[in-house]
Amino acid sequence: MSNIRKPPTMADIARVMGVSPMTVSRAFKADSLVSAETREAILKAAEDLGYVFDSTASNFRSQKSDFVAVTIPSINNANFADTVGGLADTLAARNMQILLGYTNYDMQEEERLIEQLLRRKPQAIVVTGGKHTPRARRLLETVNIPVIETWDIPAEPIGHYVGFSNAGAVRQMVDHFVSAGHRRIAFIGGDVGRDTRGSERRTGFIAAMEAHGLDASRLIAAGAPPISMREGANAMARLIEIHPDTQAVVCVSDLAAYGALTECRRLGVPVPERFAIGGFGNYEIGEVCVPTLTTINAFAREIGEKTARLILDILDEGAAIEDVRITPELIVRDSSR
Amino acid sequence: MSNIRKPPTMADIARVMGVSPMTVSRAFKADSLVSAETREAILKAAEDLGYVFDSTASNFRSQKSDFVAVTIPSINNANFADTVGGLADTLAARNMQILLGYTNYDMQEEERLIEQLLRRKPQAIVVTGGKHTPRARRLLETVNIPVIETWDIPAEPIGHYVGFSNAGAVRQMVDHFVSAGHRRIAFIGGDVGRDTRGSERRTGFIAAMEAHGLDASRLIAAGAPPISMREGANAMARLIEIHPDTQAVVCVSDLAAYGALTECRRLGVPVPERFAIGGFGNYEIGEVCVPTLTTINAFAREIGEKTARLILDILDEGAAIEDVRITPELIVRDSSR
DNA sequence: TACTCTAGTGGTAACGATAACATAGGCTGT
DNA sequence: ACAGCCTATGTTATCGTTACCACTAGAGTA
Repeated sequence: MSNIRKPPTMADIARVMGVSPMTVSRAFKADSLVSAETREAILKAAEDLGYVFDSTASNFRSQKSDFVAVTIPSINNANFADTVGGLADTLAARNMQILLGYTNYDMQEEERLIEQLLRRKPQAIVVTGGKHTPRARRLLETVNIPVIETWDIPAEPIGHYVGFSNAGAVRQMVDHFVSAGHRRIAFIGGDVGRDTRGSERRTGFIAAMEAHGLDASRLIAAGAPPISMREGANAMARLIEIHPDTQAVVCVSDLAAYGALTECRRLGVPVPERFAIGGFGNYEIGEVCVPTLTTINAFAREIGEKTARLILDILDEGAAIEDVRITPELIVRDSSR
Repeated sequence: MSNIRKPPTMADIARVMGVSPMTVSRAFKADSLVSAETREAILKAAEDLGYVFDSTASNFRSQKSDFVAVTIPSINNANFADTVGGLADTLAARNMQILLGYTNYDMQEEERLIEQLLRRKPQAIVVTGGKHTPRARRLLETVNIPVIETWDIPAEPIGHYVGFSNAGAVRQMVDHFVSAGHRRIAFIGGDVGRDTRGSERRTGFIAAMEAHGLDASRLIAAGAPPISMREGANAMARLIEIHPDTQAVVCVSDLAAYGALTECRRLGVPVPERFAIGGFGNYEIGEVCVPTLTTINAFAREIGEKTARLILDILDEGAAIEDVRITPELIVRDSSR
C-alpha cells in the first residue's frame, strides 16, 4: 500500500510528460513562455496526478511571497473587517493573499505580531494606527518592504499611510452639536491609554469643546476598549446620574452609542428631544435602529481598497505614489435632529 | 552606500559568533540543545544584526508549516469572527498561525480558496459547513492533513467535524413558540440555494412545523445571504402585509431579527404581545436591544476553541480523537415572552 | 542566400534553514 | 580507571522551485 507515498512534485510531472521541470514550472506561471498545448497537457497531467503547487518552495526560491501582512486591533469589529475586506478583494485580483493578525488593542501584542508576520517575508505590511512600541517601529523602519499605516494620520509616518484625523472627525460631531444649540456635551469612550484611536477621539473632543469655549470635563470612561453596547449603556446611565443636565453625547463608536440609546429608552429619556446622541463608524445598526443614529462615516472599506491600490502602485513602481487622506463624513440622522 | 544589502541569514550570525549555522538554528528553537549562554549571545547578535527569522526557508526545509488554513463565508460576521478568534487564540499557544480566506457564501469561491490555501502546505484545514463542490471535496479527501468541517453536522464527513444541527436548533425555537401557544409561525431567511446553513435552518423550520401539524408555508426570502438588518426589516414589512395574522417569526439570524424588530416598532406592532420574534446566533445586539431578543446560542467561539483543540490532539496523535457535537442553546428573552 | 530575431524549451545552480548523523568532552557508577 | 552516557556542538546533504543562461528551429528580413 503506497497510500502514504510522497506527494508528486513538478519533477514527477516532468518525467511523466517527457519535458523538463522548467517547462512544468513555466506552465504554472500565467505570463510565461510555453506553447498553449504544452501548458494545457501539463496542467491536465498535474490534475490527474493530484499535484498541488508548493507555494512555500516557490516563495523560497524566488525570495518573494504573495503575502500582504495586515494587523488589526480586533477581528470582531465591523469597521476593521470592512477594511480587511476591501484589502483582500482588491489584492485578490493580483493573486495576493492577506496574512492577518490581530493585536487585541495592545501595542505589545502588535510588536510580537509584526515580528512574526515579517518572518513570512510579505510583500508589504499594513498596520492599524500610527503608534507603536519602539521596537515595533524599528522593525518596520528597517524592513525593506512597503509599510502602510491606516486609520490614522501618523505624526511621523514610517512609510506611507491611508487614514484620517480621528480628532478632526470628532470635531465635526462637536461642531454639529454646538450649531444645533447644545452646550453641555459629554464624551463616552474607553479607559484612557489603551486604544490609540479612541484616545485621539477623546483628545479631539476636548480640543473641539475648548475651541468653542465650552466645558470639556464630562468624560465617561466605559471600560477597556473596545467598548461594547452594554458598556455604552452603563456609561449612559452613569452620565445621566452624574451630569443630569447634559444635552448631547459623543460616543467613541456606534456600538457604544447604540447602547446609550437603549439606555435612554429604558429610562424614558427621549432622544433626540431631551438628549442628542452621536456615534462613530457608520455601523449598520445606526441606520436601522430607532431613532436612527447620527454618526461619522470613516469609509472603512475604502481605506482597505485604497491601501491595496497604494501597495500595488508601490510594487509596480512607476505609478505616482501618494499617501491618502480620507475625509470622514458626518451623517446626521434622527438621534440628533 | 550598502543600504540595499541583503538581509542577514543564520550563516551571517554564525560567522560573527564563530559557531556553526546549526547552533544558530538551534538557538531559535525553544526546546533544543544549546547552552543557555550560547543561545543568549546568539539571540543578542541576531537582534543587533537586524536578523529576521525566515519562516519560509524553515517551513520549506522541514516540509511542514505552522499554518492552519481556515475558510469562512464572510469576515464581516460576528459569529464567524468569534469562531476564528477562538481558533486563533487557542492555536497561538502552539505558535501556529491562521491562514484565513473567505468564500462570500459561494461554494465555487470556496473551491478556489481551498486549492490556494492547500498550496501553503498547512498543518490542518478548517472549513465552514459540510457541503462543497465535488472538486473541493476531492481536494480535501486526498490531502493528507486533518480536515475539520464546522458549523454543521455533515451528512458524510470528510474528516472530522465540530458542529451542530442547524435544523435541530431551529426546531428548538419552533417548539418554544408552539408551547407558548403560537400556531401561525413564519420564517424569514435568505434566498434559497446559496447559504447552506441558512437553507438547513429553513428546512428545519418546515420539518418542525409539520411535526406539530402546522402550516409551514409562511416563508419570506429576504435576499441574497447574508441577510442584513435592513433586509430583515423589509422582510418583516412584507410578512405583515402578506400574512397579517402571523403570531411569531423565526429569523435566520439575529441581524434579520433585529431588523424585523425595528420594523415592528416603526409600524407600532407591539413585540411580543402582538408578534413574537426569534433570532439565531446570540449576537450582542440581541441582549441590548429593547425588547431583548430571543435567540439561539450556537457557541461560535467554542466551536473555534474546540476545533483548535481537536487539531492539536490530532497532530499530537496519542490523545483520543472525537468529533464534537455542539448543543445549541435556546435563550428566551423579552421578544417572545 | 545569409542573417537576425523570437518563441519555445532544457541544464544547472541556488534560495536558507534544518534533519540526520557524527564527534568531542565531561560526568557517573562500579 | 574505564565503559557508558549525556550535553553541546559540528558536518553534510537536501527540501521543490525557479533565476539565469544556453540552445534550437523556424519565421522574417536584407
